Amino acid sequence: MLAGEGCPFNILAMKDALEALEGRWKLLIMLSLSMGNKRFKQISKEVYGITDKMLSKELKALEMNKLIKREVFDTFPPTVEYSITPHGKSLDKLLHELYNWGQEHRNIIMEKDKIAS
Amino acid sequence: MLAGEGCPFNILAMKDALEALEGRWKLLIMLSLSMGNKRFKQISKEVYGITDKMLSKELKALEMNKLIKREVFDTFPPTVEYSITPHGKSLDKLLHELYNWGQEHRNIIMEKDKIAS
DNA sequence: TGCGTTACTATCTTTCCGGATAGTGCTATC
DNA sequence: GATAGCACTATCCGGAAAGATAGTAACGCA
Repeated sequence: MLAGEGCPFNILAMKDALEALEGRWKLLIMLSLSMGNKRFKQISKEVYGITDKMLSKELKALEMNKLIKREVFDTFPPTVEYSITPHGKSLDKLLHELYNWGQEHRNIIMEKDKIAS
Repeated sequence: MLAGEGCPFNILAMKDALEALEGRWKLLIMLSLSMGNKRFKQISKEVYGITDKMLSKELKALEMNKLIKREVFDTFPPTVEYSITPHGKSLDKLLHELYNWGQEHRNIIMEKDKIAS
């Protein structure tokens, strides 16, 4: 794409993908859920530093994007369980690429910094 | 990663990758430059809606991340040319994955919406 | 002289986002 | 009765980000 290959280019799809994961909390929440279905409070505890308000907001966004499922149980007090959807799991390949590029990126940035110092 | 594969997990690298591209303008700027080296004003014209201030800020961030190169020419008025670095071009694979997932994501979101309506 | 050029930058204002905190309602338990 | 639990939500506030606009310096040109 950037290398001039003349690929059919749809930037909106890329933006959607980035937006699905951007911000401080989404990846951390997904990571927490990747280790098993969880209730609100469990996630809150595992994702250090997040407020209930932010957690609620981020969970909503993830649910809207069908990356996670929210299941309400008829208990008292009412409990809600969150889990990753198959669509959420389809992020794996992308996350691998993010990881790979991010590692390389860190190397590039660190290497140059090392040489400079 | 999310599918429970027990991959060695470095969320920071992924965050770096996301942050390198996030926001309203970075992808658009990279797209503009992918079609050829450009001067400030050219990018400004091609990336519809961006203010000089935001363009300057975003170009700085992209340069800090070594995704683009800024070259100053000894002309009058002084001219500056921006181009994508090899490291910037290394984003290609990741962008492909973003595109692929984003397309699938759109399908999933649109399909469900269609069924609902 | 006046205006344009170039790639920014400064400043004031507006908008947006998140922190901090309090609150919700009904059951369960002490 | 008092308190806790649950998953949120409301509200006030301050900080961050971006919009809107003006400005910069020195050359080139009419």
